[in-house]
Amino acid sequence: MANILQANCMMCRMRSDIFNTLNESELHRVDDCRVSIKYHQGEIIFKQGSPCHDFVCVTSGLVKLYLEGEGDRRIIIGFARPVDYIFVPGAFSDKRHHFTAVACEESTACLVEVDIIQDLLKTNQEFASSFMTKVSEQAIQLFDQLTSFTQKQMPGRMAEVLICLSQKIYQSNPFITSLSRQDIADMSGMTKESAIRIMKTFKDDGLILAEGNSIEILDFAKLETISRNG
Amino acid sequence: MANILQANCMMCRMRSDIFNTLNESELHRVDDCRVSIKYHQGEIIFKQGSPCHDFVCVTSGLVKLYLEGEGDRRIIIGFARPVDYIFVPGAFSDKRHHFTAVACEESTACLVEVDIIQDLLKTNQEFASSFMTKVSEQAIQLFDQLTSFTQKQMPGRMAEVLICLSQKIYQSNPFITSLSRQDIADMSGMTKESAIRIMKTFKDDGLILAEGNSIEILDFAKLETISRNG
DNA sequence: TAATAGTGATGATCTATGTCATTCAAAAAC
DNA sequence: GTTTTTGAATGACATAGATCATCACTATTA
Repeated sequence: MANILQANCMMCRMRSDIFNTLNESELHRVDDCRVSIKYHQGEIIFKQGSPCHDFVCVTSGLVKLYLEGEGDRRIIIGFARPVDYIFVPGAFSDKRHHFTAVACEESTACLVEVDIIQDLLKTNQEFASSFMTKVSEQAIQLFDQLTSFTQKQMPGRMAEVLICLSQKIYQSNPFITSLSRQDIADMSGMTKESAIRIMKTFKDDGLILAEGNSIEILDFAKLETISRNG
Repeated sequence: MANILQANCMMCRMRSDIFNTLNESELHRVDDCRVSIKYHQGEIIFKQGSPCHDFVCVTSGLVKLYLEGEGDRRIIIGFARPVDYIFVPGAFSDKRHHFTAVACEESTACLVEVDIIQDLLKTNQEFASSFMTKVSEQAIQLFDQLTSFTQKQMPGRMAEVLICLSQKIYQSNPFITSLSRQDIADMSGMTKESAIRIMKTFKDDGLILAEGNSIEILDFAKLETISRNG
């Protein structure tokens, strides 16, 4: 909601679309309790299990959202980029975070008290409606991830992840990523070693080009076939 | 919302809690377009991919909800029992069903046009709020399932499923189930053969007693340990 | 400059789990 | 009463993918 140029929600061009449904006075209420915070790479924005006080909207950088399992195992369930707000289901049930959010690179976010947002959801039905849409889309994405993780095998999952990175997250090809191989593994539900191995076979087959942080997809069509066939 | 005794929403004692937030006239609106339908075992209530016209509330029986993957593979993501309504995320995005609902046994359900429900969500904020809570809880459950499927191995997943069946779905021990071994496998993310094998080891170890449709948990504590340790 | 740590890469195992084939029992159909 | 069908059970086998160990390369710190 805030960026370097605009220090308030009303004029902010970085703000999430859902705020367009708010009127001037509602925006003022949000702005009054808004805090903009800068995070360094690797810093935790909020942690799974902790109480959720704030509604988070990412205004710059890239934030990864992951589930923490037993023994350091992680599953990345999504990312938040400018200008995404992070839907926290715990805000409506047990007031706890159910996943962890970490800055993948230098990032800024605006924090707003959840109470304010929940009040707005009650008084502004258009706002509530766009919120419901967002929540629903996230649920649908989770369905896809569950299906993919349990029914596809590694090459299919990796192909899916690479396409997602290029098309949705970075929207460029080639793309420079701040994600480690471990992160890519966490996105595709496998160990780091397996991720590296699969990427190597893709490289050997001329499907991609991967050199450190730079990844380029050479054969989109074939990758999509692999992704579809599991 | 309707049962044998009460043929309208206003007097219905079977109706879902969320309808308690509606006033008389709102309930009348729901009742006016309500249709109560009886399903036989195995019948599809709605199918993944099809357009979603109706909001479904289960009034008797048991309904399984599953994702359909490639090649007949299924993942059961939950059940609806009296009196649960089924949250359909597609209703708020692409107007398509993203999972399939099938009656596990003789079941009845009330169908209400989604438009009516969406109108109510806009005009009655208390109704919307209880709806949001429900949606959030479902998302959290999906997180747990994703973690379990990718990080636990078969005995852990099976233990989890058996405890869930006894405590949440049937709320009795022993319990008689209308679910097949395939269904139990679909709940725990494994093949039917593996499910049968794991259940056999549980039987041999004296943790459960399984005889056809009847399942009894003998050692809850140990099952929970297995479930936790993956 | 050396030392330490973090990440990427790769090979050698090991095992959890899927696949396939078969048997058996019970129920349903004829 | 026999035949057919359906679901449960079990064994043999194959393999995807985890685990473990090692090594190379940077980047940071002493």
